[in-house]
Amino acid sequence: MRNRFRPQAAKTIVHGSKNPGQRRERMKKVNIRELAQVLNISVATVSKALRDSHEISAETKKKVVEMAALLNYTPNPHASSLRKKNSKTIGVILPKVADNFFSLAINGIQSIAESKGYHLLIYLSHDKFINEKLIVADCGSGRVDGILISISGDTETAEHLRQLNEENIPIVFFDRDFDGFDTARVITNDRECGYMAGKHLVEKGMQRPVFLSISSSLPICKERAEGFEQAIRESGIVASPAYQPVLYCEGSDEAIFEQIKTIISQQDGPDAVVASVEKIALQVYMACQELGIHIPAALKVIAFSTLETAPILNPSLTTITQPAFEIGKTAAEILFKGIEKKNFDLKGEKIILPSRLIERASTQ
Amino acid sequence: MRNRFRPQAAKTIVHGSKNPGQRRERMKKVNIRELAQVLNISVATVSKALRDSHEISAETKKKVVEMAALLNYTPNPHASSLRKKNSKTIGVILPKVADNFFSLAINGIQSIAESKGYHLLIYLSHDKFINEKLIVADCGSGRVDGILISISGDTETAEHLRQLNEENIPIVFFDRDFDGFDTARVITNDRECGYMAGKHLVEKGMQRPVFLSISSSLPICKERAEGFEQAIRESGIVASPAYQPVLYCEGSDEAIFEQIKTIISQQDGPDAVVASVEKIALQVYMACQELGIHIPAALKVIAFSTLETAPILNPSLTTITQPAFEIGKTAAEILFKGIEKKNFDLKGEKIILPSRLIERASTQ
DNA sequence: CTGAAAGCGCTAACAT
DNA sequence: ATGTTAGCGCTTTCAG
Repeated sequence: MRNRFRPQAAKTIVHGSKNPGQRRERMKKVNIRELAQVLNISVATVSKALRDSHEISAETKKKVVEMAALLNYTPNPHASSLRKKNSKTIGVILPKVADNFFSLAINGIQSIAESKGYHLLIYLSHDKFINEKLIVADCGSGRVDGILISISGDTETAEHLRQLNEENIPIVFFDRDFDGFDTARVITNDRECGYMAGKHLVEKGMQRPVFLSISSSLPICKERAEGFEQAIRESGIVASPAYQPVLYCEGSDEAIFEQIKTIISQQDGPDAVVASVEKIALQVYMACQELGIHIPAALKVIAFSTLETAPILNPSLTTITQPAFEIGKTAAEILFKGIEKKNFDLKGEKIILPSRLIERASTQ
Repeated sequence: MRNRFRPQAAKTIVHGSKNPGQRRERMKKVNIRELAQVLNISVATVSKALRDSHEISAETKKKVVEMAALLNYTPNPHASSLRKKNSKTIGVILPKVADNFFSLAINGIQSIAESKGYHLLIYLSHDKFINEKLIVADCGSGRVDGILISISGDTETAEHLRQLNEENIPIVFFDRDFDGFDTARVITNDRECGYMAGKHLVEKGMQRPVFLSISSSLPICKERAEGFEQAIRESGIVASPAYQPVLYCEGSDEAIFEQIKTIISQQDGPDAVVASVEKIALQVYMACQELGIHIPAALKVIAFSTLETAPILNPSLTTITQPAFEIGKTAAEILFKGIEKKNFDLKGEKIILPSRLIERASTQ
């Protein structure tokens, strides 16, 4: 293992150095008592002065703040959290971070959190309920003041969330919500967009357009698929008996890739596909490249995606683009309402930020 | 504002509901004392039992664990952190999250953190030193047990990091390091790759290849640029007086885009460019598309990038691809050595994980 | 306006 | 093997 690396600087040898025993003992960080001692005032006064309490004289405040800066004092967040019963932290639970949508959403969330002086604890469920459950449990007991979650693909119960609700920790869904749990959700108009995608392909004269879904339980996929199916039904396409408007690709990335190749290369296969998520779109492109299937001549492609590179793909990709940043931002804003206003009720809040279809060469 | 939204479910009204005063008071989470009380044993025993201490009988342990599960007890992390003086949390400071490199790096970091039972606090500096400084200060006083940082583009001092070092919080650089601060760093072979890029273009017969840098101070850019220049020098290209092998694009995204357009469209402009970072590559493609410059016929392009879509771009993009996941993973592994082994010295640790040049159509 | 003191929930040293 | 107790560093009544 080690020989993969090429250390370029010799490792400094410190064992047996001059000052044994003082290395690595976490250096005594100055605490509020010491700060008070130096100033010859009480800790209570210091504490209040630092929090800019009105019951402290301007003069004292100044002295305290200056000395704090001088001694590089910063309050211990754990002590403070323990006492105040809040953490100034929110938990963000995502299926993955490698999807551009989630990167953008994190930016939106971060922009709000930063302005509120909150910290962001990020968790990845890797799209597995089993992980999500552990993570949610970890967020309990005051570790976070609120949770923003995009549910995993195979979550089928909300018991874990209910648990947290017991503790009165506000939860907001963003993008991927869960029907069986009533709390605020910030999502996009998935059904409508599925319909738009279907309509767009029908208008292009497609006869066997197929929606490639990754989950039959995930609301975003279900909604998109249903909207799509409705468009197909309304179109009056005379279906051959073998034609299925919605197909499922499940399993590992490799498995999905194989399924896609099978689907698009078969006799009487689709003449157009809708990728339900970004990953599927890339795999369709890769598959077409590998199999020599021409987009859009032999296969038209639309993808639900926020891919920045959509306009410069070969060919450029028609997308239904979610307002990812805004979704993250809005979800965070609502969460903070729930955190700050003790009597703000998140139940029933449902905000829908619309996505847009951007036509490019892949459906020309 | 509100009318952009379409609430689909009526908002449940709870004001003045049956049980006033108990709503939204954070419900009394059961704590260790209550758990002990219920079991008729001491808190010390409960604490030890839950931590699987050897000085507790198997029988007692079982009882405790079962009751804890039943009452849904989870220890308060702040109390525990305060007492134990650790947080089981590491801070990750990134310039941004929208670059694919950092998404992948986070995955690598997360994979290690998860296996160690650590939490991940993520901070975005937006590539500004002023933010970075605040963030680093925030990480002090025990909020995190260690820091993974990819330095911002305009950081020119390490005072803020030194401050943390006083507290003996281990710090590991990944990808973007800072020369003036001695700690572990996990980077890639930037100079060598710059050289490879230059060599590759020279071999293709290019006469005026240009390296597009985004910073003259950021080590990764400097190294890449220097390697590139060396390749050009060695190539024996007879430079016209106007030819500059390294050009800088700085400012906002829009400003950079304009600069790029100017550079590639000018008389005797470059016949090839190397994009120092992912963002520049996309902008070069966009610019070429807009200006009708053909890649690779009129302009060859190489990019330092981990873009997944590189193979399906138009044309497919020759990249120098960093092992982003491994860099994150390795950095986290080293950090944990620093956290766990009190006498492990991070100074002088320097691990270089090589990138690879992958030739595609943009330099054909 | 300032200070003394209680205690948030937990862990660990020190009994028993 | 189990229990008692003293804090970790801070905030917050409550008194002065």
